[in-house]
Amino acid sequence: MSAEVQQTGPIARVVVDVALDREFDYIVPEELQGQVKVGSMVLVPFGPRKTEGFVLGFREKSEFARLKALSGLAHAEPLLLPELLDLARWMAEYYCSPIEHAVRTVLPASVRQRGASFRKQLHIRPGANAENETELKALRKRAPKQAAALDILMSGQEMLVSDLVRAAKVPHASLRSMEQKGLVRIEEGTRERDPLKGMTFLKTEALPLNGEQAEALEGIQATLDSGEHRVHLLHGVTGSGKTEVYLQALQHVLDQGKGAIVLVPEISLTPQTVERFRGRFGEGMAVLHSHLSDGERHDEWHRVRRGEARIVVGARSALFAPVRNLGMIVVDEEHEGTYKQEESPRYHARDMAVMRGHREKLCILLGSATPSVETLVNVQNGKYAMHRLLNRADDRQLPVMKVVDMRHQKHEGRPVLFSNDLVEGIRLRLNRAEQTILFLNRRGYSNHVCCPDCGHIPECPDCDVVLTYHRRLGYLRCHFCGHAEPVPPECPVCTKQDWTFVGSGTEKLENTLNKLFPQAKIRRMDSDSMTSKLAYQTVLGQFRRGEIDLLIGTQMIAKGLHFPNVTLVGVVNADSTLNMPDFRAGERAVQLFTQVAGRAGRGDVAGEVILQTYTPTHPAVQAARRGDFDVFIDEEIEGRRMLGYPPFKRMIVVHIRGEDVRKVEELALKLQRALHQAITHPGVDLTEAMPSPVPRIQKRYRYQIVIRSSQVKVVTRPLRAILQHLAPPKSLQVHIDVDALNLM
DNA sequence: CGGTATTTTGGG
DNA sequence: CCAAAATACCGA
Repeated sequence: MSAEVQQTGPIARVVVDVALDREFDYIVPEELQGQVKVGSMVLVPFGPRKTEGFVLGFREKSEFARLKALSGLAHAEPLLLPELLDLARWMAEYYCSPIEHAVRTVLPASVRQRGASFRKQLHIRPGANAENETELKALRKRAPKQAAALDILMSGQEMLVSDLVRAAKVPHASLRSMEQKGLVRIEEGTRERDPLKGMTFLKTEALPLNGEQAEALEGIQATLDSGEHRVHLLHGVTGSGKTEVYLQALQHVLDQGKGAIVLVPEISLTPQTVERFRGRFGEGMAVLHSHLSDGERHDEWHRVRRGEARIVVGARSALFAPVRNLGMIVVDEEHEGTYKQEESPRYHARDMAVMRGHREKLCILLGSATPSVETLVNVQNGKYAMHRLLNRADDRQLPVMKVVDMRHQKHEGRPVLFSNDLVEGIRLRLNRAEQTILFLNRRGYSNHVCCPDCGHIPECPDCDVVLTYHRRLGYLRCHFCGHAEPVPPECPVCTKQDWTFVGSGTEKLENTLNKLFPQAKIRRMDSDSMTSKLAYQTVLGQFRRGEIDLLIGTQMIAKGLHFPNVTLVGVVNADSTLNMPDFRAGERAVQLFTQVAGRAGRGDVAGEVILQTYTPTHPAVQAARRGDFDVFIDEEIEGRRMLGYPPFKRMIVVHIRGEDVRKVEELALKLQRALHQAITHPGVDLTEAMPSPVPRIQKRYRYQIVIRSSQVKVVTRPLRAILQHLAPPKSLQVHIDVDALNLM
């Protein structure tokens, strides 16, 4: 905190919600003296109106002459914890983001804006006639869409009208006509704010730990008892019982009278995960994630602030939960890329967890079956303590991985996507009534279409990418901006009326499988077919109940799902992951293949993984096949050390974007020259400004400058100064991505 | 954010 | 050239 700010005083420094990048001074009126504290939410006169603000500190006098007084206190207790305000300041500095964005990140809008939590939302639930047979029959005949909507509603009791419109693709007006018939009831909702409402939780007791688990827990408890900051990595194979160690460590924190935060990737914040924690901690636990309504988030946040919930489970932003007397932060699946925020401030929640832990003297517990290179380097350095869990707690056998060399496949009429092993593997599972999961890293039907005569490939008018063919829609679609157009009847260049369909996506895979196995029940899961959270949960439910034999999907299904009856997992095209133009491609591939392998098998039946590739000798493929993640990562670490890649050097990417190519290029070059001149520090490696891998998205041209440096500060300090000096116009945007994960 | 002042743009 | 539209500035 800056030096001139005091804990109390006659004049308050206030950050106003509508202009978070500046601070304003207000006189603290007599009647509020002593009640207004650092972090208090206050009401202030601002221009012609009144608005909310937060007190950042106090001072004796202000350089501003015509001060106004605070007009009120919105909450008796300060909402913005001082340690979180400090963390926000640190984050803004490190990630080069305006303090405005950092404050928004540590305080959700539903808490910042009074009233936001009371915004009215329309709720819909089954009405009096919802089970009236004659009405239902009539509805099925005349209005199948409405009947489908009712089915969805009946399976979940109550939901938001907007969610149902999205899930069932019915117009709002249809729901109103259903209301007329008494099939549904629609009302303005004020309740329905407990995100775990309607779920029952069986209280679970601590399970006995095996030797490895007990040893890990002892180490963690030693840190907790010491009250020192220490980072522990729990490196355990799938099914080795990491969660049980988390749970018992969390119990220890509670026994100390402290609270804790558990971060999980958004995708694994499924009811099953939440249930596991709720079962142990009951009402004393809060859930925070992006699918909560404003009201729910507001309620959960205040439950935490008041100390009613001492354990918080949530995605990325839950790191900033106002837990009192915090003792520990758990980051599950710490290697997950979803912990990096892609908007300003572009923070990494795992790294920020370690930073919060450092500042508040916390025990930090990172968990993963496939830890990131960054974390393992810290283990090698002796900065982090590592505990390995090599035995599976559930007694399952490790799956067998078979690498199929697609170069030597004779297809004998089989579709090119499938090796004989994969087809036979699926057939075997179908015969045995077991389930199969297939991964393909590409959506749509064909990657693109191509004119066989002139070679023309239709591209997106707004982005520099080819359009992907989606057969069900009969459209060409852009995967970057969503632009869609029908397939032109003839080639716009040479007028030939014949397209070649190149490459294969999940849609084609589904189609082909339906032909190969007409009797099998096959479902596809990707962002095209899963437009709502509900659809996602419906398919998962069907899969769990065994109503689906074969599940096809993109990365979406690689994470965290565990179904005991799945005995075969197929990676249809491993090369699409291996050949990403990114220095982390190898690391990501090994992580993905290892995680995928963990999906297969159960106690009595060993799982099988079939990995199809054109580059069977690739080290990542070999590592996954032999199951020696460690050797691969050790080599990867050495490679990065030699070549000066993260984490040995930090990577900072400056993105320059705008609609006018020439101006974008001009600014990029100016920035590059200025940076080159300003950075005198040795060991900083600056690339030339160049067009990004995808040079144009949504009409905006993109340039980037990639900087590698042993220290972030020696780059971001001059960079800030340069940007302030150059003051680029609004038509050009400059984004700074510190510790970038995504180089696009 | 929401009001007002200032600059940019593009059509004739 | 002008007026509408986009952008910049201000608030204590």
